Amino acid sequence: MLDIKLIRDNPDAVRARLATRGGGDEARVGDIAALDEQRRKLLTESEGLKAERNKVSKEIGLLKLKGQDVSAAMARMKQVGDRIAALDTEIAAIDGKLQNIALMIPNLPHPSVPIGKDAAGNSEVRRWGEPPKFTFQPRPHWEIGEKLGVLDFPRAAKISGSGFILYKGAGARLERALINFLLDIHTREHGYTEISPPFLINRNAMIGTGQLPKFEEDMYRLRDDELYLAPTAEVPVANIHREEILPEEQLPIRYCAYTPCFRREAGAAGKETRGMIRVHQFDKVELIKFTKPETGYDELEKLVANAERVLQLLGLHYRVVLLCTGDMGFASAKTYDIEVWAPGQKAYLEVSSCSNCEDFQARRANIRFKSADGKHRGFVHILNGSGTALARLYVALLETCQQADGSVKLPEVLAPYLGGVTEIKPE
RNA sequence: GGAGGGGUGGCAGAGUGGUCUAAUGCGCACGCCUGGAGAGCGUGAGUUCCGCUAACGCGGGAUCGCGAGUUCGAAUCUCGCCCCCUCCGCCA
Repeated sequence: MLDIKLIRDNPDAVRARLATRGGGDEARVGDIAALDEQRRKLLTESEGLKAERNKVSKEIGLLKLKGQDVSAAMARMKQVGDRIAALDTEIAAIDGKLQNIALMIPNLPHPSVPIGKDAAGNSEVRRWGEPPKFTFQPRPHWEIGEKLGVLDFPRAAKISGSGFILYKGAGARLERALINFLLDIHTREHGYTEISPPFLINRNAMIGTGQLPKFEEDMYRLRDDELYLAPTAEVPVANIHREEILPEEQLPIRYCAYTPCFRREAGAAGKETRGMIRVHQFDKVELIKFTKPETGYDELEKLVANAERVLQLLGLHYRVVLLCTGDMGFASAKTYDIEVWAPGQKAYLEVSSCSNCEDFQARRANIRFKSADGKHRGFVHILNGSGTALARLYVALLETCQQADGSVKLPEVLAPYLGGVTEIKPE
């Protein structure tokens, strides 16, 4: 959520920055400013009347003790009370409208973000490694996986429908190994605290990070309870400190969490529907940071480096892309994507999206910080980044490490997580 | 899921319709005292919104789990919800 005072004081600047996203949200800035002004006018009147009522009511109490007649004052205050009630009803209605609009407006892009209207406007920041060379035509992961008997898409569809994955045998073990590998790197080498959060999320938490109210149709929701399946660990983990004031000296707080991620992805059919590139459920290890405002962007660079480290250790070729204004997520002020090379697809796949949401989510979730002397305070900045998404990492691994005979030779770093096994061979 | 108990400031804990501007204690900050510390004494402290101000500030509203309601006036009374504790049921 944007700072209402920023809209109040610099509506044109806010409009201009929103316009670079291309979502048309700048049109609502005027509505917010107008409602805000109306609200404050009514508030001033209501609060003045409340001050009077408080004062007179106190006097009534004292006069009553002395046995004096106070019926006239009581009648007058009844009138005042009715007027206050009317004003407050009006104010509540405006608050409701204001919230409805404010919660739907995306974050302002950081000045360092390139302006563009879609992915074509993104800019590549760097590449690491080289695409692997093959003496044969590299196969796509679904062929590799099915031939090895480690992935079974038809049976996953039998259980759940299209867009779900069933891992089997060494394939299931590889998934589990990757989760442990990622968690170990980030907790042992990068200083993150491991979190295992709930996967079912209430509505307020979903609003806190920005999934709701705007993206309701992308979320899985339970029928009988107001609960949603976590679309990313960012939601439960960023909400850990909801409604809290954190001591400044605790910052930055770094968490990492494994969760499955559930996404309806309505209307995503077509490209990328084959295999496990775009699915309704995938595993992910997520990194979350709570920082002071002034360190947020340094921490973002470190976060990206932490996510990259995973791919470096696995020896996977990748590139880092800075998203343009039009391609960024709703809550983000600046986002880097990390895209890993998948030889079977002849494409880079997004396995990580690292964002600084600044105070956008902290405002919604009301997460603040305060120095010991109380002088330095404000909303924390919240960052999140995949470290990394598993399904696509799995794709890149199978396709990069495939051998001519159909087997897969896995990186040595995974051996301890696979009971010493480094090769998956046909059964 | 059922029954009962509870939710008050950083913490503990009093308060069941009117100086509650929330007692008291602990803890905290500052000052006095001291060679220094402690004790003692004093002062002050949450969060948030609105208005005025160049600013330091000043005035006001709200806030006793959350939301409605009754009343001139609600921490206190009524209703709904959430969470915690105890017991029962069910259960990996």
